Amino acid sequence: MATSARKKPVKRRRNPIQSRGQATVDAIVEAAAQILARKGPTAATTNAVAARAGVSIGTLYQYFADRDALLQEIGRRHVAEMQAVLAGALGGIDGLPLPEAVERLVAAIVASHRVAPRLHQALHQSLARDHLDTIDAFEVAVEAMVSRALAGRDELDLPAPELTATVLVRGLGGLIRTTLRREPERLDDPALARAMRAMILGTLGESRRDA
Amino acid sequence: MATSARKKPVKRRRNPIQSRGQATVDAIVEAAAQILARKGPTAATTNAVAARAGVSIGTLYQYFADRDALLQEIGRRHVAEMQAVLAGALGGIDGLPLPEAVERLVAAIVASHRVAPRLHQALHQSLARDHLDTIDAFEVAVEAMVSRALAGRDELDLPAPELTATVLVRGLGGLIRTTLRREPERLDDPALARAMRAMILGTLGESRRDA
DNA sequence: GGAGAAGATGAGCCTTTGCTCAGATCCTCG
DNA sequence: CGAGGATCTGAGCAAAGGCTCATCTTCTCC
Repeated sequence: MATSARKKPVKRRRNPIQSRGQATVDAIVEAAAQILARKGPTAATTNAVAARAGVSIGTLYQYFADRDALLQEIGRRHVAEMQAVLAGALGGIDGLPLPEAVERLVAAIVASHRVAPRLHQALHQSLARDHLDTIDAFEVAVEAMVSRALAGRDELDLPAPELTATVLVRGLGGLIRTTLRREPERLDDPALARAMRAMILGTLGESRRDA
Repeated sequence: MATSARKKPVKRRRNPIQSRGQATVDAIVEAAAQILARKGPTAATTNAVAARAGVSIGTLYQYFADRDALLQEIGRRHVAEMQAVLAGALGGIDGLPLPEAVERLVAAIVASHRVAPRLHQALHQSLARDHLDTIDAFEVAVEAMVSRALAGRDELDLPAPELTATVLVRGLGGLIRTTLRREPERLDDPALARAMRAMILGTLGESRRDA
């Protein structure tokens, strides 16, 4: 109960006007992301971030109302990056025959998770329950996208494309996240990619109306 | 790099001898688990835990070397509980025909995650990277178990049962964890269970040697 | 009964960390 | 040039939280 997402309207104290300010903000976010990725959430203290960014702690608080706002900004940027990679790799997939489309999808989803694996993990850890909104929104969008793509293929004849999309997206996401944490190198294993394709194709086949 | 798991040998300061001590330890662990589940990792301070357990902070440190040791103990107990539920629900599954076996598996895996969903989430968040060993060990065990079960069914004719098991277990786990966080009530949805069965059966079919 | 171990207490030390503020410095533009 | 806004500085405040230790109470067992 009470998962009421009280909106925290970005809480930026001052928006950079001069290019100098923009550069500073970028440096801060970059530094924070690095620390987060390399040493985990607890190491990403505001003082440490400021130090690594090469600015004073005061400067950091000139642009971010509090530590949380900084973390949220990192989340936002990371999601945007993943989204870009996904969108790029998925362009024109609708026209492709199913097997190729699936192959592309797998490649795309893997690629999107490879953008910044450690950071990805760290964000899932450090973003408090109330602040996973950004990530959640992204996942919802991906599910919707896949759902639409599935519904568009009459050949599949799915009785509930949304449900199938949900299962596939969350399942694949979880699989990749777990693998990333435990055996990161394995993400490059062609056998794993093959298995993922089998999972998708099999799920689609078994979910057909007549199955 | 340096994911070297430095072993922290349980670091219990004193093992309870008298039953009074055992009760105290239980109360502490119980209190900590509750706070963790209800208010998240940050709320589970040692002082708060001691207060809720109805013991003094000194008593807590009589049994646990540090906060981390306490968290690890909670993880250990939680995993044991999940394992018990899983094992119980999966007994004699080998003899069953495939569809029923899959149905049982889905039910079992869902049930095991329903043991203490909030705590489950909190543990995944709060256990530092170096201390996920307990959870990881459990997941590895489950994968091995499923792998064995799959290999035992000649009908399936899987070229790589371990790989299929890995994909299935991690995929299902991720799916359930995500759903648990975003739409917990949906775990009871029969449609979701059906979709999960479709995913499993489909993946198995598509992974067959001749597929 | 009583010695000694087990168990319990809680004030408070000490470190960490988020964050403020009073001012210095840099830029832009008329 | 110089006024005024933008930017930056960093010592240090205040709160939070992990943890210690000197001391007291309860239990066990001969």
